[in-house]
Amino acid sequence: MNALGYALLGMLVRKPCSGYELTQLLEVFWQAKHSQIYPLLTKLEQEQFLSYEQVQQTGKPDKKIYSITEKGQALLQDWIAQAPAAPVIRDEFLVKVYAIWLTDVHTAKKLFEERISVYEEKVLFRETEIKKMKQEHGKDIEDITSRHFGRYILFQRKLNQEKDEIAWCRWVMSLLEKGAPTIG
Amino acid sequence: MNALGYALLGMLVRKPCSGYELTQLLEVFWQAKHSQIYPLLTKLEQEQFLSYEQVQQTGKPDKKIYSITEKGQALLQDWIAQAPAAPVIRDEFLVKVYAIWLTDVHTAKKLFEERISVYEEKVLFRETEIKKMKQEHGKDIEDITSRHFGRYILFQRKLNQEKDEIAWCRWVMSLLEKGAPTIG
DNA sequence: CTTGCATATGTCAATAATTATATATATAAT
DNA sequence: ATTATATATATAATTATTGACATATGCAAG
Repeated sequence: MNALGYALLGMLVRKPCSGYELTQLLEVFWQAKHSQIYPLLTKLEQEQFLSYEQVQQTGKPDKKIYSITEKGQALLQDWIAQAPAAPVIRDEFLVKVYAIWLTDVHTAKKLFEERISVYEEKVLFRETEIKKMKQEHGKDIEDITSRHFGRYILFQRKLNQEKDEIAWCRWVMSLLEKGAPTIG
Repeated sequence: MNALGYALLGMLVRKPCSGYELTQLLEVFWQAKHSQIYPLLTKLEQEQFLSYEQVQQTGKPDKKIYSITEKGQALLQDWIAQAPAAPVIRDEFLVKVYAIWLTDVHTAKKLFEERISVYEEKVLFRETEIKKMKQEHGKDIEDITSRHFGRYILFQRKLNQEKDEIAWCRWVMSLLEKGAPTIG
């Protein structure tokens, strides 16, 4: 089993979901396209880590709601206790930053301004999500036995990181301005 | 061309390197195994974005020192000015955290303690590297026209992130302790 | 009316990335 | 002697991931 498989199990142990919903919820801590998720759900169901129920809908296409099985939960629990593999981060922006000295100050500034703007939107989005969680579940989310705990602390982490990214970008911008002061 | 290709160009525009050296230097902002790097270097050389020189060594195996060509540098410069793709982050630890509520407080604490310990080592390593850069290049590294600038600001970013990861882990640990106080 | 968007699931080809295997030199440790 | 580690490059097999294609429902906007 690969990490994506465990990610799916981890989402489904919290609550039953459709593949479509999983694809969206996954965004916080793993990235995968539906073309990877749907076949994996089928495989996981065949291996009896998951089961599903066909749900008819009106106004929308039908969907499959997947649930974790006891076998699936046992597998997940064993995996959690094992030491995790090293994280993989692949960010094109950082590759560009590495060679930023090749470009002019204008291009550099534009790159960082755009980054700030993207992350400012992320911060707003994340803050709304956290607010919603607090409203829905109250202090429950800060309790380790709550099924919202993991999601909550990951959202807080994301929010921190996104704020820090903005702060770092601003720091770099100040260095850029020092080097080539803009003509007022 | 893929992002890894540009990452290699970005390293080589700073200074000529062997494939072996590139594999190690890449760690800050991209992850790739040598089995991916060597064939890509060959391909980049065939397309005349790179050139190489065979260097004999005593006490060590011979090596190929790659340099970027003008064609390669032009390609890289064009690419930098374009909007970067969204980052991809895949961290098994986060997958485990998401489902942490399934485990007992002991397992949870162990997971976070281990994370803290790993990141504390990273912070020490990163601080040493930054110190070295400052000693070697002085104030030069804070100037955007310096070839060390990109590398320097990325190291600072990494250091910030690693410190924040530790802070976040400690925050989670405090929540874990609140939920289930240890018997003194 | 028709274009676009959100919901919903699926497959297939192509590319990217990892794991395993292979080879070779030299030093340090056991 | 032998084992481990660091330097150095390379390829083959496998797995992971993306991008493109495909289909279908229903709503809202123009």
